[in-house]
Amino acid sequence: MSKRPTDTELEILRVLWASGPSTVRGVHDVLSQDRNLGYTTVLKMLQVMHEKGLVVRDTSQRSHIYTPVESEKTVQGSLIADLVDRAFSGSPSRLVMAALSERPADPEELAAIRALLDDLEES
Amino acid sequence: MSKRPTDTELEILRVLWASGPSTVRGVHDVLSQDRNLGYTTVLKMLQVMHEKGLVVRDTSQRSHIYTPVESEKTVQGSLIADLVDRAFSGSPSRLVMAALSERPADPEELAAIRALLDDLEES
DNA sequence: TCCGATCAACGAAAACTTTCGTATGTCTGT
DNA sequence: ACAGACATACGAAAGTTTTCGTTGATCGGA
Repeated sequence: MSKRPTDTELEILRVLWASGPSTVRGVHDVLSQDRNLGYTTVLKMLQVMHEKGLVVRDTSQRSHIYTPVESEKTVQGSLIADLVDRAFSGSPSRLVMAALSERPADPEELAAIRALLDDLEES
Repeated sequence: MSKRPTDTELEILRVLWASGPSTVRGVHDVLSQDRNLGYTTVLKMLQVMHEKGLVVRDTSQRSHIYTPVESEKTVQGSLIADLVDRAFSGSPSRLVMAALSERPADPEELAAIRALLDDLEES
């Protein structure tokens, strides 16, 4: 099935999720704020991602418009599932506990997590 | 600094964590149960991992013995930190919530998570 | 002591990822 | 209509990861 996106692919997907469907230039503008990256590099990446089926594109205009195929939540879910498989023996709760120990979350976040736990226990 | 281990490197680390310090043959035996992998492939991987500083080795015997440099917990922590950065805008709690929603944990696990939350809130 | 099994080392091929230069076509304003 | 700006496509180089064949050394048993 679908492999997980590579590092740069994920970077680009994040721009698309945040900005909505975008042209190569749009993605490049955002990415260039943080790091040096040629325009054609982004173009090539998006072409590759299109071949892989990670994005679809509208070519009716001269500047093509790229849209992610999967939602952010979906990809986050598969990245987690992938990491759980590769590093946590398939146990999501072990990952959760490791993540909680890793960096202290502020009280507000902890409350949100508790609320989610309550939800999960009801069903 | 240190990049995250690649997929195969992580697979090998997991064997070392589970079995303790091992020879190439030991690692290969475990890995071959699940997938096809030549002996010299594992050897080469361990040599590369040694160059990268992921493992140390004892060469006093003919069969060298490899030991991970970092503990499983440490690597799990950096993998999580890495994923949080790359896919969750640096917010661990978002990853936690996504992980909890991903697969239903059984009640026992949920209780363990609650206990951990209690601990975190005390300090 | 000789043979087969086992080992580490090395090099290189294949696959994948990331990067960008160049070619070429199209649009816009003067 | 022309020039400059801007777009896609293509190919290829460089880096990384994964895989394994071959070579030569060493060990252990017949």
